[in-house]
Amino acid sequence: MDFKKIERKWQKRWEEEKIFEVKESAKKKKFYVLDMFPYPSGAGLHIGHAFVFSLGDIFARFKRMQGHNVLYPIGYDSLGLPAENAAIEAGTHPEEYTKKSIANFMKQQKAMGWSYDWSRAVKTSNPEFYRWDQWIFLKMLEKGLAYRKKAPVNWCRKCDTVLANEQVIDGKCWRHEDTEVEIKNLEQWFLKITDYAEELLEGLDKLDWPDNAKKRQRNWIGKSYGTDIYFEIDGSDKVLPTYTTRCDTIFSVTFLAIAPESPLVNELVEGTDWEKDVKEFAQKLAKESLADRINEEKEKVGIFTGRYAVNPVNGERVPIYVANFALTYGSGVVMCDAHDKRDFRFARKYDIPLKFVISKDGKEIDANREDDAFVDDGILFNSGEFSGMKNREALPKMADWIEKKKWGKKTVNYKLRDWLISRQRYWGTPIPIIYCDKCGVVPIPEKDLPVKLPKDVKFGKGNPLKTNDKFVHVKCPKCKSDARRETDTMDTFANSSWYFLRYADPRNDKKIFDEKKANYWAPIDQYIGGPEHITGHLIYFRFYTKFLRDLGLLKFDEPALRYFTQGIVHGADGEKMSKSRGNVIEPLEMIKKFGADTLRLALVSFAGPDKDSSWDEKIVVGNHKFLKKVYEYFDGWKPGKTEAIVESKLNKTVKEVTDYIQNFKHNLAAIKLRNLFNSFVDGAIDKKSAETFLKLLHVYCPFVTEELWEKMGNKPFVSLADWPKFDGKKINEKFDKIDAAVDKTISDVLNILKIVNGEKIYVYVLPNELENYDAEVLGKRVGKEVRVFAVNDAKKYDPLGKSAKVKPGRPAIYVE
RNA sequence: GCCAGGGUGGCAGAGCGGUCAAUGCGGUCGCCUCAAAAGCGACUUCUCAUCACCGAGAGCGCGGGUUCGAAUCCCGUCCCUGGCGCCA
Repeated sequence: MDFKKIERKWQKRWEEEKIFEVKESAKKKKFYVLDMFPYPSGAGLHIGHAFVFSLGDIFARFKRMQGHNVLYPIGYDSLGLPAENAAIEAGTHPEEYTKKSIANFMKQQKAMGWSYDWSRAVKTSNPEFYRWDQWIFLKMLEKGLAYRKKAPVNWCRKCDTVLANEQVIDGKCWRHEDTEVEIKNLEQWFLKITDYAEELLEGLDKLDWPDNAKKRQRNWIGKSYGTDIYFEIDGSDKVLPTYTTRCDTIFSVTFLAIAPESPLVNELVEGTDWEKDVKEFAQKLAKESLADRINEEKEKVGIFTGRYAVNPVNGERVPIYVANFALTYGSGVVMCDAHDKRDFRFARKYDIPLKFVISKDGKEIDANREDDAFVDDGILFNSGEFSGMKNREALPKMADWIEKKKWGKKTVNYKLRDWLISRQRYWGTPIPIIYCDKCGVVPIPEKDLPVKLPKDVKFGKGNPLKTNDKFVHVKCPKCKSDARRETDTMDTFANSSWYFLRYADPRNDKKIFDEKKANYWAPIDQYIGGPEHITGHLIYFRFYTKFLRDLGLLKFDEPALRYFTQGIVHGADGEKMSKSRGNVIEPLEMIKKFGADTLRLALVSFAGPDKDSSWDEKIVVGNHKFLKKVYEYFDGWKPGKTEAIVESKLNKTVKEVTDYIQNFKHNLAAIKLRNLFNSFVDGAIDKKSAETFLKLLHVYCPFVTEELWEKMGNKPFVSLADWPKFDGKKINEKFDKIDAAVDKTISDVLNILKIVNGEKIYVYVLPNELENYDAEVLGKRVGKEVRVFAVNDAKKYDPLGKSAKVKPGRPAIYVE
């Protein structure tokens, strides 16, 4: 079998006849299958790509054959840091790099047999694509969802630029191992994803996503119920709002901690004797990296501000400290008590008194005599009217009480932060903003979009966009005076947040997409991607979808109804594949060696596709052998009659395989297909049976099955054939029992042969079971001559009368 | 620390309350062959038994429990993998 020739032939035919291109249709039910689009790197496809996209293709082919109008597009997430870095290192322009990489990707994608609608391909580095990033940004700005704020960012002095978190390794720059990353406060653009926090959380309930993906998103959004409690500053009419989820410990509060970067610090110490010391200390603390401050190993430090606040519930005066463990989360002020480890240890260090209000049994314990915080749940004491209650039961009641007395307010909090989209980098979507001294922040008018990336920039130092004067120095769109253009670009997650909609109408140059088309194809019915995107991309694109819905463009709330997370394919050594380990498997090499069909089948045979697995070339070899046998069998196939036992197995397999594919259990489907094929080999099968098998196998091995389908005298393409249906009436469980009985008989015979020598085997069976035992098959399997008799056969040869031992399903045996 | 997932035969990996622990790889033996490869067939968790067969017992990280019955459910415990991270 010439795999290479077959693969080339069908690649060409699919492409020439455009069989995977689709249009909206009122007759067929649509189905949208999507793999997360790849970042086109110069290295070409890696095995992870080969795996995910094969999963998508299998599903797309499956749904197509089931009669759906399947949209299965592909594109390239071609903006981003790697292209820019490659450009710096290799001296090419990111655009050239990207162009080359995409061409290389396309070639390999076609070689894998993925059934994309190529006419819809998009790439994010195309201005015709990213102009709509800019358009969405302007819409968000209009709705108050895009805003500018000072925010801390990672900064490398040597690179003279901001670093993404991924580029900070152990607090050092990834390119300068000797350079500590600094935290700088810069004006940055944010998108107000927090406005959608509640909806993003609630929406998860309706989605058919893996439970752990949903849990991780819930966790990330981090909804918590708490209470804001107001502490009046002693000697002032000002109030410090503190946020807590544990208002049951309010009677335990003995001090407040305030974040060093909070503007409240200055306010508190202004004009006091403490001013100089506190300000200096706070500044020092604020410079510590966040990583250091939240590191449990590092000591918590702080300084007394000289000021006190009053606990509203009991009127107690408590000192206010500036402390590094207080973060600018919420108001940046924390109430501190003896039931929190950090608070407890901090208090010990600075000799602040402590008091417990919870113990196991409600008996009073003196915190000052204990070694550490009491963090367990228990029974309250010294807590006014709440003493004697279980703390967890008292908590909501205490929140109500505090709110009723107007000492505070119940609140809901989310861990989800607004999305910082500014990147001081070149290869991204330019943020469509102009800064004018007179008019301030001026959005670029929609009609002037896209703001194109200028090609003529210098790489190496800082943001390359700043090196193009023509780009930077522009006239203000409002007052026409000299102004400066925003040189930050957008996080590339902006592009991937709505690309799935562009596939519905990829060449529209008037609108982001035609609403009718988008609402026909979207939402995605089956999305497939890696686990690493759960708390990034998969949240952002839900946010964008909801925003575009609120603009009136979409009629649905969620971008992807069903989601499958594929596992990671590790190297043969079980470790992550990496060049330095030398365990990288190149898909292209595998295709050369074994063919794309084999690779596809092998990739889904390793393990459950949602589990991590280790590469094993032996599995590939095994699958290759199997395919070769399949090819040889069907190459020489002549129509015959399918036996009832095979017919039963065939129908059962159709049922099982259909179910397995629907649920991504390809490893199990592959086993069933092998078993079915093995039952073909000994006998004849009719045309319909042969076709059914090829159809089932086709989603895994599209090339070989197209070839065999044609050889069988069918019109092309099996790609467009109907998915087989099973006939439940033809499935007969009895056959399985017969199989088992025959196996058992063989094992009995061999067992006897271990004990006695013999050349001739006589098997005696009940008359109604006679047809289940084929002397020839038995003979082949035990390697001896076998004769089968019915027990009532008068002419049977049975010198020792063994036939008397026959039982139903259990033949008697005589060896001579 | 918290959350999620997992620990099954030489290896990879199914099974996730009801005979018997899929399947693949590896291994052993046999057939075929001058021989080898390929192919085909049998065996392959462990212990014990058997020169005639419908054998016996144990076993799914460890320890308990629920059940007529557990790899499968519950509790405890140890280890691995991934994610989150002093969010008050």
